[in-house]
Amino acid sequence: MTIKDVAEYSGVSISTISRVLNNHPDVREEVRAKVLAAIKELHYVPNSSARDLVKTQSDAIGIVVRGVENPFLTSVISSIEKAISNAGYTMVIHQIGTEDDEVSAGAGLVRSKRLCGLILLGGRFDYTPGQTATIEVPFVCCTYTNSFGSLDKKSYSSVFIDDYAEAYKAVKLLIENGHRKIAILLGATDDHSISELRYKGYCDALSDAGIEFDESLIERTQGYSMKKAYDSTKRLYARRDDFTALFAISDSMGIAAIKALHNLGVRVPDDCSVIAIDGIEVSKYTIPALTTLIQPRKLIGHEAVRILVDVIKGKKNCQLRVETELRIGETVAPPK
Amino acid sequence: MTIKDVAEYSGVSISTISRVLNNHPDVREEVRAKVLAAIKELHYVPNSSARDLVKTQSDAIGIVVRGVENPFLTSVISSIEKAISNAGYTMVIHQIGTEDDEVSAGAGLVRSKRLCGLILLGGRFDYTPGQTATIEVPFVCCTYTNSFGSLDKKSYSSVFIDDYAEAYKAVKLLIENGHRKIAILLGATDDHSISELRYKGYCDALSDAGIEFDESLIERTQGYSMKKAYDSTKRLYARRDDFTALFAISDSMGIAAIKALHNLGVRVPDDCSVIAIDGIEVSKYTIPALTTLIQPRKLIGHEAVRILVDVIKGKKNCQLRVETELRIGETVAPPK
DNA sequence: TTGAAAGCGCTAACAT
DNA sequence: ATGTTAGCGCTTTCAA
Repeated sequence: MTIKDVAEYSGVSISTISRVLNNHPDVREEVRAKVLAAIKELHYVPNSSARDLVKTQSDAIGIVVRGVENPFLTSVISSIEKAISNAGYTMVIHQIGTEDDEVSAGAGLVRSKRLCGLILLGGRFDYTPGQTATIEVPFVCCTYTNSFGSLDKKSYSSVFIDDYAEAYKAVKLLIENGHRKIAILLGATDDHSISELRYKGYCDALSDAGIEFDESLIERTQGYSMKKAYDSTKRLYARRDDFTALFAISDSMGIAAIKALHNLGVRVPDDCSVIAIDGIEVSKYTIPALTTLIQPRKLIGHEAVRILVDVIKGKKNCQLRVETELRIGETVAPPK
Repeated sequence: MTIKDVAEYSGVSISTISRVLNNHPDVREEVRAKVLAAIKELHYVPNSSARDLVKTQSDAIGIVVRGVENPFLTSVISSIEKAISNAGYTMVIHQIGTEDDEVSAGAGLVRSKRLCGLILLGGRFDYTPGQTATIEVPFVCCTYTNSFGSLDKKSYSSVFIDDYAEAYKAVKLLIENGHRKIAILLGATDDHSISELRYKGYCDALSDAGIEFDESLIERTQGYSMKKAYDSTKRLYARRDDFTALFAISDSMGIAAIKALHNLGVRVPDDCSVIAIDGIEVSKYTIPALTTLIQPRKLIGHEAVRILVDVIKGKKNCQLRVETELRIGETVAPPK
């Protein structure tokens, strides 16, 4: 079933079919209707490989994501997909492993699939122009930006929250509740990524409040899984059982931490407050409900696509910072 | 950067390049090495549109999923993606809306992208041969099977749990704990889908235990979101505050139900036991941890891909039933 | 073992 | 307004 079959069936040339398919204006209404009917009757669907081949670019936008299991990223993917469909593009998802490099994976995907744009969902914050030059099409960093890198602002787009400031805000909230011994549960403090930025926010919030830095309250997990967060919290508690509040850099980690504290006999929030950042749906339903800074996931996804499509169409790149919103749950209270 | 550039660069014809690219044996080792080096130096990546065009079929497997936000399906997607990559194929995800039809969406995707296979992730259980005939390539129903339809077993594959039997098992566990007034939280009882099957398992488990059916213990939600499940549980409780156990047809719904009960002052499991089916990660970390039947998500994803690839390569379709595993949490106890 | 050449299905000049 | 035709980049006969 090709364009040729449709042409023969409706008694016109393939160019006319192609024109109808691409909504060209110069087709007689009568003919257009006839062709449309033929397409429908024959259940004809254009071969996008052929289309992409001749147009030397497809209508596909690629998403590169490190694991689709992160519940926060998952909901962003969902809104990205909707936005991509609405904009008339199609989406190609490529999942990479923990050690893979998203830039080279993305660049390969672009070339192989002739993508017209790329969204890097989560990723490193320290790209250099040399690395991203291989991408060849507009790309947007989604949920992060090039904080530690040397990219020219004109060469990429991003949609992100200010990780430093939001972490600062979260920790400040704990301080305002009267906490001084505040622990932090994070991935690493030198990964040039989300974890490091939120760590800095934590440090500065403490320092601005005149609270002395205490290395033993810093708990670094290997990775961001709930399992690791759970184990780490127990390790932290074994070392220090006197902290009255905990800042977890993600909701998932916060939920696991609460469970660990609970199993250790520490009541949340009576004995220990917990705050996190992300605002995934399930943390509204945990007992106690997690107090967290909600990232506007829908907005982030939609804006990433809107910006990307704009850039594809010739507009300029831009960096868009969005704000979180505090969701007051049941895990923050003044210390006893 | 095309095959022609590589040919000129390495001083051979494009046919030779193509042979190297496709691992044809009849290329002199020396030449092969030279070509491989050229490919590397030029960072050449074949244009898959052109490949797909000439081969009239791509190496892409499509996934059609209704919403990627369901945490259970998400983890299945993750394992599917890994398996597809490992098998040397690429994955195209297509997300559809609540009202869209996965079969026609899949059929369109197959034609448009010239897919070599299709995975329907979640979906209706009542396809007819006429509907699925439009799909044209091997497909596998993942996490469900054609329980209510009229498909010839030779015409499709599936990987699924026995929803009826697993629900029966869950409810039986509650009965064995001494419960008689057991409520159920589900989507619908006549949707010819997972909800209806699990409902039947619930009914039969009760009936086999000599417990009379009680319509007022059946709570139907509109959709499967946590919000709906939460509200529904409150509605159920307003109607009947004397049930001692609740069977939720999914973990997400179970977690939301526990929260609703908690907010109503009902202690889980002291006043009311809760059991669910799915076994998503977070339900291990809720307080109390959810008792649930774990679906083998990794296995389901891998097997779906394995079977699909087998069928693509000429083997026969098959229906594979997998078993759940009970994860004893903290939400089931005998009634007081 | 290698090269030349014919398409795969489509779009976009160009021609009518 | 419609048809003709030259490729897009690749694979695959067919020849050499």
